[in-house]
Formats: sequence, structure tokens, C-alpha cells
Amino acid sequence: MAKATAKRTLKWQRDPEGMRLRILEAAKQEFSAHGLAGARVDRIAAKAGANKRMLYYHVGNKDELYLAVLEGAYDKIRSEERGLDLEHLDPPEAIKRLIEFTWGYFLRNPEFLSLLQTENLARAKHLKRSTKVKSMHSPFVEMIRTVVRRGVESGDFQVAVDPVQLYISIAALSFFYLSNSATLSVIFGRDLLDKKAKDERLAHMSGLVLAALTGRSAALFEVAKAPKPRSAVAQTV
Amino acid sequence: MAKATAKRTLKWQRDPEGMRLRILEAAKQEFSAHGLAGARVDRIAAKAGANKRMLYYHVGNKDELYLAVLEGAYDKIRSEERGLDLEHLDPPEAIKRLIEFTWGYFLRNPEFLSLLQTENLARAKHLKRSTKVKSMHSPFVEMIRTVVRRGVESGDFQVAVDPVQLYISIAALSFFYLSNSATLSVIFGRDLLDKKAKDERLAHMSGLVLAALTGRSAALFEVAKAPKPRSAVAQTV
DNA sequence: GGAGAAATTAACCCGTTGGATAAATACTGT
DNA sequence: ACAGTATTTATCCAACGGGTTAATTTCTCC
Repeated sequence: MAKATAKRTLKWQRDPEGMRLRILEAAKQEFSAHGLAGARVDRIAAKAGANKRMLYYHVGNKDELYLAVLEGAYDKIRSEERGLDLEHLDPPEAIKRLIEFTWGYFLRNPEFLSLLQTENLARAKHLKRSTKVKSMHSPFVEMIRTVVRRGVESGDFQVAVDPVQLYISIAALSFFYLSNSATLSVIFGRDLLDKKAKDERLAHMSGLVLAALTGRSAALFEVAKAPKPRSAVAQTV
Repeated sequence: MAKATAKRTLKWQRDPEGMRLRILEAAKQEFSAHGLAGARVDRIAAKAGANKRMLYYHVGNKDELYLAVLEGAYDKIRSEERGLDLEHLDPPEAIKRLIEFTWGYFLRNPEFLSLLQTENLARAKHLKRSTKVKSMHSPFVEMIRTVVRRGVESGDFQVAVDPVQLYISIAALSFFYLSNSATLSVIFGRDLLDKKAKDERLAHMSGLVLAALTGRSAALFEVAKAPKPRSAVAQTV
């Protein structure tokens, strides 16, 4: 807007910050869609509406670009995690909310799953070199530790589980279902991503974890409690 | 051994079946170590002790090779699965055995995890084209269905869960832990693959699933049952 | 209003890689 | 023993892909 006088149509405009963002966004899509080796630098440039040289100018070579994307992805989820305050909720409710958040986040950010898969296939080679990520400890572990302690003290939970194990299990139930939905859908011959299937999955996961913690499946599942419960509800859970 | 008379040292011998096996084994290693795009046809040939031309002669191009490896991997696990007979065990024992088998199989066959990850990153593009795999429906689902039904009828299980959900959850708990151990180890700053960690993980998984099904955490966990259980055992589970 | 720095474009370089072609060697049946 | 086929080796190549070099254009500050 500086020289408002229609001097002449510019061939291009400067926008370093915007360019960097577009590059990182394009790279995120490309890396998550094709993995590290499968990603094409030229496609990233094209998707970012830029010249290939810009990647190297603003970020660095392919590997640095990839690491930047990965760090950005971790940064994003960590920041959303901080927004959750499980402290106020009563323990079972807190765990339920945590499960729902995890599930929802993975659903809303499929690239995050792909990036993690890619990085794990590389045995975390890049992540190990990252100083940033190591300093972004998940606040969840401590959050969960307190929730579990409170739950045990209040009698809601029957068992004091290791918060790291619980965190991993909660992530696992959502992560695997979604990241492997493609092959699983083929194997089972049913679409695991349609609305109904997703609802059932969430119910199943909450039920499973909370039943284990509270020992009261009844609260959350359709239960079959009668001594000889011939007609157990065979749904969901 | 045919012409035993030391006629002359041969430059090479024919061995089509052996060659094919060596190629597939080498390809399995290469694809699981580097993914589809990252795999190098020349390395596969070298690892198989063969000429690159052999791959195309015996199997086909890179994609066909990859699919052959993938089908082989599924074939292997399915065949081991058939060996498990959960029918005879009482329901909780059967589930426990299933969890241990899954965990053990993934531990013994890390390439299987990598191949699945790779294929899922490709959104099962290749698997969908495979006629073989689709016909290998996992017998597990039916197995599990019966186990669950028996468990509900005997009163061991409080809830009749969907066998597909249960199967996926059991796989998820092991799969995610192992396939993502690299990044998780970095994040949590502890080695998830050392002996102790693995033992704890298995105990946690069995405990979680069985507690949810039976509603009796007591049977499997170190439990905190007292009304105000201040000193809950904080281990494992 | 123009000089110098910052940002962007355009063109090229060169090792790699999947795949193909052609020639050589080992078998098999007759 | 030898003709014909199956299997394996030895080269080659065109396209691709990451990265670089050099020239162009825009912006900023004095």
C-alpha cells in the first residue's frame, strides 16, 4: 500500500513471513501425504506458490524443512493440550475429557498422525536432533498423575496406574484406529471412518478405559449384569 | 551335485526358488527399513546376493515386489494366528493369551509393524488391489466373538463388547507402543524398549483390558481397595 | 530519488534410480 | 552330446530430484 499511485503492475511482492508460512504449510501437506523420502521438493514449492529456491532461502534443505514441520506439529498439539484443564473435573470426567480430546485432535489433524508415523519409521532420527521438541514435555503426564491420585483417593478409581502407561494407552487406542484405518477397513471389509463407526469407536474407548479404572463397567457401558445374562447387549463397547 | 566329477568351477548355479525367497526376504528388510519410496531396488538386489535384473525376472517391478512382501507378511501372521486355539481356555485366560500373542508377535516381527505403517501412509493403495489379502479374513474376529459370548454367559465378563473393537484395541495397545517407541522414548526421556519397560507394558495392557471386561481389577492389578487408600501401589498398571 | 540490501525468479548441474536391452552361462530332455 | 530353454550376468539410459548459481526485481532508508 505504500506507493498507492498505480505506478505499474509489480511482477511480485515481498512477503517473507507469509512465504515462510506458506512453505511450511505446503511442506506439512507434502510430507504427511508422501513421507520423507516420497515428498518432492518441487511439489512443495509449487503448492506454496513459490520458487524452489525459496525453500532453501527461508528454511533450509529437505531435511531441515521436514524437521521444521515436525516441530511445528508438536508445538501445535502441545499448545492445545495446555488449554485443557483437567484439574477441576472429577477424575472419571477428566479421563473422559482427555480421551475425547485426543480422539478429536487426531481426527482434526490427520497430518499429525502421518508425520509421527513417518518419523517413527525413521526411528526418530530427526527428532533426536531437535532441541526444541525435547523441551516441550507434554504437560499431560503430570496432569494425569494428579487426576489418578485424586481418583484413587476419592475412591473413584480402584487402581493407581502409571500415568505414562495410561497416556500411551489412551493415545494408542485413538492413534492406531485412525492411522491404520486404511488397512483395517480393507481387512474387515467395512468403512471404519464413517460417522457411525467413529461414534462407536469413541464410546468403546471411553468405556474400556473408564471401566478398567473404576471397575464399574455399569456406569459407562450397556452392561450385562444378570447372573446368566443371556441377552447381553452386544453393541459398541 | 548332479555332475559330481569336478568338471570345472561354475560361475554360478541355478536356484530359482531360493533366489525368489532371498529376493523377498531382502525386499522385506529394505521396505521395512526405508519405506516404499525410500527403498532402493539396487540395495535389495545386493542384499539378496543377486543381480538387479533378477527382481524383475522373478517378481516384477518395485511396486509388485512391495505388494508381494506385504502379502507375505499378512500370510505369516494369519497362519500363526490360526495356531492359537482360544476355544479351550476359559474366557479371561483366552483374552490374556491373545494379548500376549499379539505383543510377542509384534516384538518378534518389527518389520511387520513397519510394513503396515508404510502401507497405511499410502492409504492402503496397494492392499486394495490385492486379491490374496482380502481372502485372508482374520479368523480372530470369530474366535473373539465366541470367547466374549462364553465370557458373558459364564459371568466372567460383565459386558458383551464388539469383537472387532476389542481386536483393534488389543492390537492398538501393542502396536502403537512399539511402532511409536522411538518418538515416545524421546518425548518421555526414557527407553521404552528395555526389558523392564516391556514387562511393565505387557502387565499394563493385560490389566487394562481384563479389568474392563471382568470389572474385577483386583484379579490382575495391584489394587487400592481401601476406602481411603492413601498408599495405593503406584506401579505398572 | 537512488544505493544497497532483501527477496524472488530463472536456469542449470549432476549424481541417482528404476527400468530395459543384450549377451552369457547353466540346465533339461532327447 | 547337443538343441533349446531357463536363469543369471553385464551394461546402458533417460528421467528425476535435490541442490546450486546467477540474474532480476522490490523494498528501505538516508
